[in-house]
Amino acid sequence: MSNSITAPFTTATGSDIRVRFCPSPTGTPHVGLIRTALFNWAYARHTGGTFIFRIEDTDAERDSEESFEMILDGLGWLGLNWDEGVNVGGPNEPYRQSERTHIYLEVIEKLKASGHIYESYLTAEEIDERNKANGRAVQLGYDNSERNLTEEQKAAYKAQGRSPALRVRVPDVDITFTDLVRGEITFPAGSFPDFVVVRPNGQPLYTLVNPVDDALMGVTHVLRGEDLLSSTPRQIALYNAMFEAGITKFIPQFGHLPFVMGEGNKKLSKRDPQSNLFHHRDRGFIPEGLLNYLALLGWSISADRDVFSLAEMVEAFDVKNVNPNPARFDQKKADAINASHIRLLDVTDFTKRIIPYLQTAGVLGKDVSDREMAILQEAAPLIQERIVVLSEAVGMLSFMFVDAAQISIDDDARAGLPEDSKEITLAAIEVLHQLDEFVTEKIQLSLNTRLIEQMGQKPRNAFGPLRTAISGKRISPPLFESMQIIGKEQTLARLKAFAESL
RNA sequence: GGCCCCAUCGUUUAGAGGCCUAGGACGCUGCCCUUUCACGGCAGUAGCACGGGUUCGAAUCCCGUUGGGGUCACCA
Repeated sequence: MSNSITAPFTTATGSDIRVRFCPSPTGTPHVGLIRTALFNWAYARHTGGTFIFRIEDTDAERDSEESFEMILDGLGWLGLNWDEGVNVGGPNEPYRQSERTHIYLEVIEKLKASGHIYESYLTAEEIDERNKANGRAVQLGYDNSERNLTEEQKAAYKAQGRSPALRVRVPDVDITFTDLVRGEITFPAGSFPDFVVVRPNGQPLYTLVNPVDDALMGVTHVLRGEDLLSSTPRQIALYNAMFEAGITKFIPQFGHLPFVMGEGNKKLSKRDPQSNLFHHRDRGFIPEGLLNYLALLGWSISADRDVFSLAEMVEAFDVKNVNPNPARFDQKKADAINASHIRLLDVTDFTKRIIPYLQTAGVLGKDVSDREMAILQEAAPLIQERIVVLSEAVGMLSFMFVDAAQISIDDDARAGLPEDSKEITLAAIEVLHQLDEFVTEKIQLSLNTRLIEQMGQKPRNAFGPLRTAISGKRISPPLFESMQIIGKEQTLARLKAFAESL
């Protein structure tokens, strides 16, 4: 065992590149986590490499099956597919760490045999006491004092009924690596002590299991959050140990992605609704929009464009172009990007996508009738250019699916109407009543003639009351089109009811 | 505190020594279009944290300062 880093970093390029996404299933998927998944996915697709999906569920306390299902749900919704891993299999099964214990045990034995990990009996309290007694700063942590325990000393501890944790023997050298997004980074020798990789009860920890799986699965490029930057030299030390023990052939390249920040200067916390992937889906973000916005957090496709498709991202994406600055999640900008993507949708596709939102809101039932479908097809194009998130379709369209008697007038729709609203409404009823062909152009023509030309009303005053009567909303799809869609009978019924309420 | 990372308009991002009198987008403001709200179009607003170097020339390279963040667990 040499006291230096002897393992080489991989030089894999192109289709030899293997990246992975390895979340721990704790809680709801976070947008920062999804951004990491996206960058890994895009890099694999760009290079023609392999995208591996592994689950790190070694913490029985915090992991849950429900959370695991949510991650699957999220990735499926977004269309981020993987080549190897959970549910699809591959040459390195299983892909859930909870099922890989036997593998870790083997690796641990090899590392023990090669002398790269050693038994450590001291408890946290004892370590603190040692430091105090030796005039060493407590913050420095473990002092590597058990590196050369004799068999007698070990036996003595065991006689006391103690079981050892296992620590990695860290080489006493500077550890340098070239971060794909930050450039060369060096951690001076002695920056951290020998660290625990296996608990006294034999349970391997993340510090072991994550690099071991990456090594065994042949991962060449580790793209992950900036919070793991400080643990990279530790992992390199472990890779080196595995290399010397003949377990792996290389150290992967590392790229640390910037944080996704929330308000203030804090990481977007799990408590913040904006961090929740499903919060955005529920509001009506479409995958295209959310992925596009997330990509913008730390990356850009070109100097003068920020709306692009996933395919265009794949074509252009390279980790080397990721910006190291932390990025703030800006809801307004995210909304704007999503709105752009909604407008890009094919109308039929758009129509299909708003249906679930209308169903969830109770505007439509589980089965959509032919009549309802016909209304949707006419109405969808009218709102596609005026909503930002899909859920807004509910407020825009609900009035089309109810009877005149069920229309309720919003307060803000009532406010600001002209004094002579009743007169205007009655005049509209009169002229619309005479209309045989109840279509947009005719409706507009007769209303214009009567209200604007003959009564001398301003368009704003003339149509405000009618909009309110028809939709009950201050904001609605275009008025004349809406009248055509709900039909003459409904239009007149609503206008009459409204006139009577004045 | 040790170690590490980061630093361009309010936000995000372009910028890898002269193309920068610093570009785009979101936001905000004004105007146009207009039956509301949007969409679209036009115009405007606003930035290289600070101080030293290096260089004929620095937003770009180096050093320092300041500020922010991360990490130092028998969590992941």
